Amino acid sequence: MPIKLDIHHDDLDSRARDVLREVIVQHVATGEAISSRSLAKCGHFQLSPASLRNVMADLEDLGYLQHPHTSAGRVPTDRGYRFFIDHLMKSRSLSQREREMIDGEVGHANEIDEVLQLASRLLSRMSDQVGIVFMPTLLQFTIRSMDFVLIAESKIMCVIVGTNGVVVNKIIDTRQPFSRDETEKISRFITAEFSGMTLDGIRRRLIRMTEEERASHDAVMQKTLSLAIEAVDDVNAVEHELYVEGAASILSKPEFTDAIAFRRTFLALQEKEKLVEILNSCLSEGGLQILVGSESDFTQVHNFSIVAKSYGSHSSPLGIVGLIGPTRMEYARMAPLVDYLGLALTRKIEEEQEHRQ
Amino acid sequence: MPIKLDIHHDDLDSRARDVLREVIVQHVATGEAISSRSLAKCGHFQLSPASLRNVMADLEDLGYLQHPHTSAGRVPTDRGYRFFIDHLMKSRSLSQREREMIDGEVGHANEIDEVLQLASRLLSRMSDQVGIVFMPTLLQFTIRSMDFVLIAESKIMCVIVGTNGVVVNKIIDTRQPFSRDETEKISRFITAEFSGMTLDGIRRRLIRMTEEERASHDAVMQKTLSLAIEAVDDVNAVEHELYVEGAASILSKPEFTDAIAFRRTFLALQEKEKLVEILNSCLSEGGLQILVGSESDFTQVHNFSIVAKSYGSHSSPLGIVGLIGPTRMEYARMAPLVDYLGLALTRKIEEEQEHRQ
DNA sequence: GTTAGCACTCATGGATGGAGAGTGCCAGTC
DNA sequence: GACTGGCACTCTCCATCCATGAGTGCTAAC
Repeated sequence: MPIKLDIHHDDLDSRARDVLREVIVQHVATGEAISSRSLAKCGHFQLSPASLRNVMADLEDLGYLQHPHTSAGRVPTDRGYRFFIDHLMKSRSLSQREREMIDGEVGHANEIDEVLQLASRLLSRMSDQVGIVFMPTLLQFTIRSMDFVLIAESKIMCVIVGTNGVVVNKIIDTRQPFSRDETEKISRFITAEFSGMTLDGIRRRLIRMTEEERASHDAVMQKTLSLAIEAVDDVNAVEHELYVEGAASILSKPEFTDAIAFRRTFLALQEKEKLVEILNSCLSEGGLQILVGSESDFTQVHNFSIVAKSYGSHSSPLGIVGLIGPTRMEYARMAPLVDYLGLALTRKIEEEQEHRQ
Repeated sequence: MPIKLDIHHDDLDSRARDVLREVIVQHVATGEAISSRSLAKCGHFQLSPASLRNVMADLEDLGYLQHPHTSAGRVPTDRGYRFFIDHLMKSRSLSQREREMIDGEVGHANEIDEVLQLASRLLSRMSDQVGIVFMPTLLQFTIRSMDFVLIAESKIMCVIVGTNGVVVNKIIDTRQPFSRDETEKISRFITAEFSGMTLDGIRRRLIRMTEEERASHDAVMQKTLSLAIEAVDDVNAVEHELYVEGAASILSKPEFTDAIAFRRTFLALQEKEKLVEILNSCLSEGGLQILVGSESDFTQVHNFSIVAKSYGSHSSPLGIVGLIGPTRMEYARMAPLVDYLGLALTRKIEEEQEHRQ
């Protein structure tokens, strides 16, 4: 086993790297196992199939390639992909058109939910994979205003605007009647009193105030406080927003034409908890991340990869945008795509923030 | 061919009807083609397989049954199902538990979107088919209030409450700045001026008023009117709400384990326009409707049925609730399920209406 | 270090044939 | 005349077999 030591990374000399790269590129393009012959034919190597077989055998020993069966070519392992992504991949930057497409779509929407939904659809369309956009609970965000709109005598919509531009609304079933005058006064009072605080902080302060008021018999104040508490709790009850778009796209991938494989992955996509868990862990990492195959356990069968990037301010990201597709995907194209979309979302949110000064 | 004439319906004597019913029941239960032997074995008939074969041959001549190939049993045709639904089916009424489940779930939600989404999910879960809930454009509904909430200096959320309890909201990008005082005044003015009218009527009147105001230079009024027009237009731009839930459930139906059949139906479900078209035509019919196979053209391959019912007031229904599944479904169970859910939704909406008096 | 050659393995796809299910029809029975 | 047993016929399904071809691993020679 003729292995040269390489200065930069573990145990692959430059020829082995070239072979690994070519195997992955070809396999991603065709979906087939790659034979020594088809490598020889590609022209990048001045070697006979027999020599390439030796190199491939070494790569297999090192765990970068594998053999479906004796008379088949080689296929990259997760480890092979990992090495490719870390050391061999040349990201293909986005075309002007693709950039404009993203900027246009993201700039277009108004409400944050709408932006996120559009983003996930766009991502799915542009990548032909499953697009996901995730935004966890709002607990940590500071608010700018909190308004109450009378829907019916004892039904009120609460509209909360975050300093980051997020707008959420929730309808509350108050058991006591309110008038329009009251809701207007409450809106002004609450907004004046609590803007700039986090929902969590507001909640704590509201509870303290309620206790203090208990002695006094200011009915209006008690009504106000209980309404506000209910609103904050209701909003917090929404743990996260999760948009998963383009599940149908995995139908066209040859690895999932088999009905049961397809069924399994489809159900995994419905199983949001697992997804949320994975995305949450991505969130704490930050930056662009690629999880290959078994590195995430999205399904029992580890033939999926996730490309994800956080958006929102770098120090405290707002959420995650990313895509899920078969391990055999074009990472060199997917990575910049997800990266740019993350940036676009971040920019959009910063703009919103400025708008509200 | 011994066919007795029957007083009630076309050309089926009571024995032929019994056979047709039993074929459908067995076929729905098993998914297999039904042989004369398995009919004889079921015990409802005091006949030999040979005699049943004669009856089945007659039913085939009349187009109620068909033969996949010579040595297979018989399978109902769309026409067979149609006859079954119209004349032979004994609807199995819902259990107490099922009713409570529906009432509980529907009663639980607050906002109309939430109710509709919950309903479609529930329907999908209870039927193990694809649940759909559809609500067309709001143009024709009368409104009760219209409020404007300041989101940012030049961003306003408009909250419209219909007399039927529907609440919609939309964020508007006004190009001019507004203050909180202004939005409160505008809310009061618009609500006072327009409550009880349809969105369509409001729009017309707003335009008339704008023209009248053009001469005068009442800047406040002009601002108010242009904001209101924008709001109405934005809300109307949303043509309909459509909830399709449980697409994965068709995965478990044996007729769609085949990957391409599945792919086709899945894409058809994504193709919302066709669905909207079908549902809109259901809406104009009203009441409980069952479309068998080729009676709707949901996919090119006509092996789907739709069970649908309108909800909302009988004279002017609000939308459609229904399910889509393989033609081979338990109509006797699906029909009452959809029917009851339609009633529950109607009741829910009427309650809301009363609430707002 | 490289390569040609060769034996070996294994998946794939078409052909074959038997088993089983079900029908259609005929002739016989009540 | 309605019903039924019997039988020939058809067609699917499944397992088996075999030829084919792709690709490898190894060895020996360059």
